[in-house]
Amino acid sequence: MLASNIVYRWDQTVEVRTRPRPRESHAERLYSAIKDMAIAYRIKPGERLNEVELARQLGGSRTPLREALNRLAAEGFLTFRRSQGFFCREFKPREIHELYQLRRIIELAAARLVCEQASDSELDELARFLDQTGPEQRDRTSADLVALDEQFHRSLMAMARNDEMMRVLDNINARIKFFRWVDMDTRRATTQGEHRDILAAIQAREPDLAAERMGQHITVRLDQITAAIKEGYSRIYLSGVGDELPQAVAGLDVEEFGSNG
Amino acid sequence: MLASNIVYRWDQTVEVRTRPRPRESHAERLYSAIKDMAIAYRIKPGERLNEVELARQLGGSRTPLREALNRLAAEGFLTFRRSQGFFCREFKPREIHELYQLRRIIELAAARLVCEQASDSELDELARFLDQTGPEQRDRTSADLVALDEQFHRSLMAMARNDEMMRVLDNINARIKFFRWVDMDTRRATTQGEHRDILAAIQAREPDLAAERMGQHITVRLDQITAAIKEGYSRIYLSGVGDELPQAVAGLDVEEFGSNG
DNA sequence: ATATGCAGTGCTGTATACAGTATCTTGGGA
DNA sequence: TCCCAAGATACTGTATACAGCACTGCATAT
Repeated sequence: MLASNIVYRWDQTVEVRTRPRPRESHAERLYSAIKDMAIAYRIKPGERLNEVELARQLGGSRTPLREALNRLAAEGFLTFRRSQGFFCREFKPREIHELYQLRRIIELAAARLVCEQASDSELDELARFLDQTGPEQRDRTSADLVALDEQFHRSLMAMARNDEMMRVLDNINARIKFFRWVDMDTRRATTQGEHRDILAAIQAREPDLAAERMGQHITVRLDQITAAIKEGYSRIYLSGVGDELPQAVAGLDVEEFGSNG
Repeated sequence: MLASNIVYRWDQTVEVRTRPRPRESHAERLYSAIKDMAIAYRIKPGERLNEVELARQLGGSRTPLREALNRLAAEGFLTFRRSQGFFCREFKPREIHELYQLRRIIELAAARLVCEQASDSELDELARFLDQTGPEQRDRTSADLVALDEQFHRSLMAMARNDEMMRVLDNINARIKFFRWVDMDTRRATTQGEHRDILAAIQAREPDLAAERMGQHITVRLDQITAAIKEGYSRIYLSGVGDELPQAVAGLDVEEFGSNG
């Protein structure tokens, strides 16, 4: 990656710099830090973020911090209420279900696009990736497995040649990462094989079959999501005290909607 | 709308206020104002935004302005380069194509969901909307037609009962609004009829047919997009001087990719 | 004529002060 | 004991100052 040698000037021309690109700004550093905290649930769902406190913890002042918080709110990681501040997003089963549903729709369409567009050599490379990372190894953590899983899906999406789809997918994945991690515990034995089957269908250039397999692979039923959320929360609130659980899970406000996801 | 009487307190309980809710903050007002400017192309593509100047024009200081700009950058309306500032997004044919492709994927899936989920009465209501707003009236502007078009598609998406999908769709629509407006000039005669056909397929609960018609309705070929962008830029740069056109259009950097949109 | 160095200018990035608003606490009354 | 109100407190929203970086333009050298 030689990108650090190249800078785009205001007039869009390109020139080569002799000095390394300056380090990231405070706002960018804070953005990444808070995003990581949110993904890893080191900020508890529903928790209000105290700007002064957070700025002191992470180093910096409120101005760049608020810029980072605004970006994260726009991306759906935080919510914002006027004159009350930023809150960590609370996950309701309904919302997780919607995210999975959207992910399924996009990846399913991507599988079809890849069937039409990808070159054989690209697909072979992805097959080699699966060979190298498989088969199932017992010493892998769930976090490792989710990382591998994500890498497979991102590689596939890259072949669909649509940056906007990739962008949406990345956003979704970051927001459901923890629940995928929880879910992975129960599916670690089958994931790798499903990936191979999907890729095989694509290599055979059978869009319908590829889409069907991708759909099956991603489909998560509402009860599974609810279980993952309950398990997730119990890990987040390590104390395990039940009455600390947010209303969304304690009350299990499951509305009627099918497992069409 | 009695929402102004209700406030959500930090602890999630609800109480009734006697005073009206305070007006929107500067940051929110600036956010809407700049978004409108970007959608209406009152900020030219590729143009750099001078924060001091913009703050003076719109009223306010740089702090809330930058918060608004950060949100808009996160949503894809602006781009950001470190220590250079915010720039109005430049539209390349490729990007517009990707946005249309993503929109098509999501709306196509939504049509299927609506077939399964929507009630007859909901669908009847949408049919009445089409009756009231149709048939074609010559005195409508393209802007009116796009607004009606958008209302139909949003109503349909609402019946899919997925807020995340709605959110992505709104973002896409805002970003391609101008090009839809340009495009509408050439399709005004057929849009209304296509909407009726789509709704009819849904009312008949035929997901495949509905999806196919929706796909046909949204599909835009690359050459159409390119034409719309050229036309759009020529309207944006009213002077009509060719060499003011950004590289993306002047050079027509059309890469090879099919009209699978 | 072209390239290079250097001061000048303008803008972004950040910290901080202060004003405005929501929540919390305390004390009095029923 | 419970309820209500008013002051106290804490936090957000905004303006502004200033430091630092990036580009501009001129002067000088090759």
